[in-house]
Amino acid sequence: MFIELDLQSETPIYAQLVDQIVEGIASGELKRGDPLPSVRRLAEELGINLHTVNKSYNLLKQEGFLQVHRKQGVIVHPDGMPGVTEAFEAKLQRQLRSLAAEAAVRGMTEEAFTEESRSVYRDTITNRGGG
Amino acid sequence: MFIELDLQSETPIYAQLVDQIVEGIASGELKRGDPLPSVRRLAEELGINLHTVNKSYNLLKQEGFLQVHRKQGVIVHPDGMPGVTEAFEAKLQRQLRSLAAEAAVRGMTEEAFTEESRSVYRDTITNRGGG
DNA sequence: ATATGTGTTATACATGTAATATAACAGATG
DNA sequence: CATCTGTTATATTACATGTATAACACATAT
Repeated sequence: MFIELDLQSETPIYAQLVDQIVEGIASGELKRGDPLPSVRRLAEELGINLHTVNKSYNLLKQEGFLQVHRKQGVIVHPDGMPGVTEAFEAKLQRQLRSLAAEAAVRGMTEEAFTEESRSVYRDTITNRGGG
Repeated sequence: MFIELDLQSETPIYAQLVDQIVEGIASGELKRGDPLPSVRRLAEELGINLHTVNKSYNLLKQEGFLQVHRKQGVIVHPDGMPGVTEAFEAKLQRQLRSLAAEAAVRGMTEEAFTEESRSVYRDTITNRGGG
């Protein structure tokens, strides 16, 4: 897998895992219906506990990004991703507001902030490594 | 004060406080040298504990946003705000990446994401209420 | 001097989250 | 039957959050 954890980070492991799986879908590295490792295998691979992986998988399942097949195990949701919900819009605005405020206070211009957002978006959907 | 806390939120109170003070500076509601309420007064005003306010003030002091005068109490730093440090750049990119990935997966276009960033930035530096 | 108001520090306590460790269960697969 | 799925339950450790109480050093005003 492409996942790299920072065990020193203040960001919880399960949250890092959620982020990187979503980023994997965004970059095209993970496509509809693609299988993910079992909770036990991924946990061992990453050197973390089964329950931590399970927590991440469950969050992603609740959000509609993943699906659990009794047969195929955990897979990327084959019927497409959920759209821009109100909950996501609210979260997006809340976090952007916090970042924009600090950026503005530190002297970052509107253009710089906007272009950084654009740049990061582009990097995100760009395929990484070899798919 | 202009501060409104959401005690039900999963965002820690001290973090909400930090955010809103930074937003107050960004919007121009708080200017260089402006005094802030004492930890005890603000705590009582908001119905929270002294130490929670103190934690927020300390974080803002360490970042260089606030200054503590033995005489004037806590004030907005009079010598200007800190610039775009490497640490802030890293934090900005890390959080933007997470948001951009989820936005992209949910079908939000680069333009939509970029314009939302620009819009939030503008709202942030726009004066609120009556300064 | 006394009282009051600063920020600061120390200690203690309660609560919730994060992460780990074992263990067991139901269903599917070989 | 053994093995591999996700899932659930329980227990434990560690840390973050928030509150509570108290005290300290310094400054101000009466």
